[in-house]
Amino acid sequence: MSNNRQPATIYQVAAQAGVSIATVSRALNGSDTVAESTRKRVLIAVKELKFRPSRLGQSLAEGRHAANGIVFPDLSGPYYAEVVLGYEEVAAELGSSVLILSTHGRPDPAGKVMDLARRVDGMVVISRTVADTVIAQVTEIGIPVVLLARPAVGSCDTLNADNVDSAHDLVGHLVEHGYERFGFLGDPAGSPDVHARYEAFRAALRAAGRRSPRAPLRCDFDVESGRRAAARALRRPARPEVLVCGNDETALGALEAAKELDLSVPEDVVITGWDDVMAARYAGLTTVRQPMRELGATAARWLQERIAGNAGPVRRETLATQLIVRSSCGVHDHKT
Amino acid sequence: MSNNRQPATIYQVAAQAGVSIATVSRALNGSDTVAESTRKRVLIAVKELKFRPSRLGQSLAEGRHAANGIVFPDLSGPYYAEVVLGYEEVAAELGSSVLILSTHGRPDPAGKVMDLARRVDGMVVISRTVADTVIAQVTEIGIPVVLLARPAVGSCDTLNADNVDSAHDLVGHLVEHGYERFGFLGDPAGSPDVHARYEAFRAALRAAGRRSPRAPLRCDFDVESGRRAAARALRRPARPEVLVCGNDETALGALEAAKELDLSVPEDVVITGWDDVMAARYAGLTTVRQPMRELGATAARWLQERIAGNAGPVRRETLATQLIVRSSCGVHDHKT
DNA sequence: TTGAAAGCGGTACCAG
DNA sequence: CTGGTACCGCTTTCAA
Repeated sequence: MSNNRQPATIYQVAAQAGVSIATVSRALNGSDTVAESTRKRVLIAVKELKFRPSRLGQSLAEGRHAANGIVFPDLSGPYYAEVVLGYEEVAAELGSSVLILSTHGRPDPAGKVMDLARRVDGMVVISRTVADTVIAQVTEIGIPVVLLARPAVGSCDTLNADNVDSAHDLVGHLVEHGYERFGFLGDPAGSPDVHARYEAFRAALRAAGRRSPRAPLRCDFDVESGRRAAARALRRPARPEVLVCGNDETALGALEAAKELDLSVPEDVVITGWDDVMAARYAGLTTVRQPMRELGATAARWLQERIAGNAGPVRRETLATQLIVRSSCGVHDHKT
Repeated sequence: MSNNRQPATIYQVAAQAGVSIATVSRALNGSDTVAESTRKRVLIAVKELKFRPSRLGQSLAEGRHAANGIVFPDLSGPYYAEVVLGYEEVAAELGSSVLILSTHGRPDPAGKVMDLARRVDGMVVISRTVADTVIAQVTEIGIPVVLLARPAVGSCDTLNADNVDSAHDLVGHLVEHGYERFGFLGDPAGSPDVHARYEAFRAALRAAGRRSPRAPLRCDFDVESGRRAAARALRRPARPEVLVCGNDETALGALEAAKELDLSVPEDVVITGWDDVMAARYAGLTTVRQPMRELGATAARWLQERIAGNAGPVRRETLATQLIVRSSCGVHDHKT
């Protein structure tokens, strides 16, 4: 008949067990200085009252949230979802709850991030979701921040996936195919990754003795934006032979644009992506695979260590990526 | 020079402004009973000390977390990611932080959920992530729960995507193609949705006067499991003409299996999926589109209303789904 | 218009 | 081994 609306408090447990709240706390937190008989009585009271310590009281007293956060632009693409998954998995293992915050298209991202900062012991910030000054503010109040897929700032640990080597591999492969006229689809100003990819792409082209591409065909990250931008480019008389896209979703859009214009891929136009999201495989898209889960997982581990007080040197690492050759970049001997 | 390690407290602000903490609290929370001059002084002190109220103190005093949670099996598939996205978007709009919890393959999901319950004002539970008894426990301590993609339990609001009508449409379409021998790929015991789909599929077949399918080809939800299970089935002499799959990922696996066995789709074998994840489009997979974002968004709204104290009647709704015909189910006149 | 003080629900130190 | 009690940082009466 215990139709308790309000959860029981430690005081009620103490009363029920005939001990002080201090003893209840000890009994529950595995202190070894509690008589076995007492502990037993407490445990019984706990069971009867269905007592569960209030997280708020606990956190307030302990001075920690036992939670951390992750900030990303958007969960709609498969990319961030994978990163968040890798993050959550490790965070959970380490005993932290995880709060998520998406900033894309939301008002006042800075305020939202500062708000998040009051709820967590640390956070991961992905890409260019908030201004550097905000990150500085967060770290200043003692909340460790790990940066992901964006340039380092301050003394935050920073983790990136390689864009340079993979751009080199990609361009090298395309050059072997003999292509000459390259275009880049995506907005370098839109994300640090795309920026890095574009620069590395240009450098690789130069290194291969190819003509510089014209200015990037700027577009948003989604399929539809990619489709529109690609359609414009492919309609031009001197269309590029190759469209290197800043991410897979724009590349998928480009594939659609090609189809609409009755251009076959890779015969009439070559298209490549970046990230290797699930759909890329089924679209036969040549792309660069990122270790998305591992990015999230590593960030979670680093963050935990900082929260735990690790004062070691700042970490800056770049995880390796892998060129995935499929059919969209040309015909190959071996099977897809 | 304010190199404050520890964040300022309301006491320091009060001291600095020469008022009591009560006044600081009022000034900050827009009480109209604070003299303008006083408020100004307080605000200055706040700025100087970079004061931000502690979420814990605030929540403890207010008796609410201003946060809610969402429990899902796994974020790896695109499906849940979309649902979570829709959820987070609305929750953020409504001023709640969101905590995520993935249970798949984790030890003690019940404990994790109870733990989550202590950090939120309410939660959404998707699919069969935890036992019904756990859900009962959560609601019993006064935490509203909204159920998603699973059967109702207790008096929780419950939201589902339609499986019956879409199964009917799907089977109807396949029957029009003239197919006779149907198989089902997926484990009805693995998720409420797959269960419902299988049952609806059978019922629709019966209604269409087709032979009952043999027992479902059970497999997990990922591509690889689908591939293996499908390969087994397709190698049998009397292989099914049609493989209706419980979700898109297993269907994608089935497509691979067919390819490996040199069976062409849809000529040699027809394959359909469920969910319409992004990859389905590029794989040419006939499937059923679910309003994933809207599922999440609606759940978030319902939850918020319950948290706010809405005591209206229990809600049970089913959102409509849509048959998406692509190439994997047969040749059609119109374009894909 | 403001301040004092009583919670909110725990943890942990200090005595006993 | 146990109890008393001082926090943790805020909101909200109740009085003045």
